[in-house]
Amino acid sequence: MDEQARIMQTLGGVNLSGHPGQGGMTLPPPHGHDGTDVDGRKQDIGDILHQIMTITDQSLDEAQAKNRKHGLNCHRMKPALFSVLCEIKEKTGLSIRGAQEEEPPDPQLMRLDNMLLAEGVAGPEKGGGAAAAAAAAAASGGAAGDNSIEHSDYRAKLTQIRQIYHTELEKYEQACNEFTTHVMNLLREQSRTRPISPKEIERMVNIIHRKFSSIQMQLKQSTCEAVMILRSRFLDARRKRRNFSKQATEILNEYFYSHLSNPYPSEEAKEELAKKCSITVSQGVGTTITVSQVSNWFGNKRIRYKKNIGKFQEEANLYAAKTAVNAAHAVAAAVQNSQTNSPTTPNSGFQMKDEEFQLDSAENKNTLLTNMFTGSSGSYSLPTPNTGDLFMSMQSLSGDSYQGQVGANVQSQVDTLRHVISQTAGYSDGLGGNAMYSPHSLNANGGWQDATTPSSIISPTEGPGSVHSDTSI
DNA sequence: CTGTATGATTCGGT
DNA sequence: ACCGAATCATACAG
Repeated sequence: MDEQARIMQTLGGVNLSGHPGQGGMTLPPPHGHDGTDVDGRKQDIGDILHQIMTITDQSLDEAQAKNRKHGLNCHRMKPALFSVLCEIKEKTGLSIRGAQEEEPPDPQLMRLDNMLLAEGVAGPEKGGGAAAAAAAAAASGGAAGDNSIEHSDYRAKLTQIRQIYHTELEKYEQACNEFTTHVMNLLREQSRTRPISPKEIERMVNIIHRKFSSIQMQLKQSTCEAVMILRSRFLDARRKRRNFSKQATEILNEYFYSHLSNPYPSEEAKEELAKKCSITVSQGVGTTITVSQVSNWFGNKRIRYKKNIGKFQEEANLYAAKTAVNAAHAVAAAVQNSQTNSPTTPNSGFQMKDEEFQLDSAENKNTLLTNMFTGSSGSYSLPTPNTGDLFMSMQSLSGDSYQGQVGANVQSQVDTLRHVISQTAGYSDGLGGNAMYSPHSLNANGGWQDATTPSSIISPTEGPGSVHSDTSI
């Protein structure tokens, strides 16, 4: 650990020398005793000092294992050296004691702590991990869950930060404790060979703690930064708009135009749409789409569609055709599955191909516009026999026991299909003009009719013959 | 750079 | 709480 080495250095600097500013141990020359053995004694003192110095560089175990400690303690010069060291220490001790260590609580640290506490990063553990997000979601209630769902990503990331923060903090604390005990042991051991008072050990521990707390502060600071970045990113994302992916828009449009009579998706439908959009997104590039975004989209779509239906006519035709094709495919599949002996589905003259339904709106726009609101306010004029057959089969399919196989999907798309079919019929046999894809569901007030069952034409209660346009609802 | 499209937000109404 | 309407702010195409 790099930091540990640095702390070690600090320790050596402060403690061993007694002169904080002075890196090594510099002893004044021993009091002069002239004589020939002076050199020899000098040599001894040098030796013992060297041993003391080097022993600090060794781990406790190592020193013990080598049994140097014993040798050191039993050295004949030891008591003398000890007293010398005590003397030196006494001289320098005042200056050490003079250095007050009263540290006022760092205002910046307090600020960081407060912020972490406010963000819920440093606070009491709320069950931890994903449970915290779940608990938060549950706390906000099922109805208001939208908000928490919207911010679940944020919460998840915050939880991640929190976890990292806590593990790091724990690691630091553990390292700090380990190191403190180690140093204390070392000092206690050394106090036998050189004068170290308990107070000094205490001070040393304080120094270590200060060092580690500065590391902790760094950790807190970077955690705060991470939270800030996360926050700003999420808040910015609210305003900074990103267009939905093409597939997502397609999915939403499909739903919108296939439920044009009542384009108010339920909560479940919204969830499903959001999921669907996000699934397609996950396969390519884009952003995930939340339920509230789906709500936004439908809100915008409704208002904008209503405001300028003409502008959306082309789009409506396109998607109506698309859903019609889908529905037809579904029906065809269902028919193939379940109606092996019935008259074949009327493919003749009604080929389910996309191109068949691509209306050149530039050419037809006038017609479309003039037909707007005017088209077929009365009963639905029966389409060509073939398409009629299709309807018959569809009705029977969705009306009776086959419903489960065909699925609600088809049912919901039948009204769209009907429009398109009538449209094609209009263009193909010249009857056109009475059944264009028109804003049939908009009432005089400009609002959508309260059509609870837009697909009432396939209601099981109605006979197959009672086909009527939902424009007459 | 400008106009349009579009997702998000706000506000009042129910 | 949800909707419509207005509005904001950005993305994007020309």
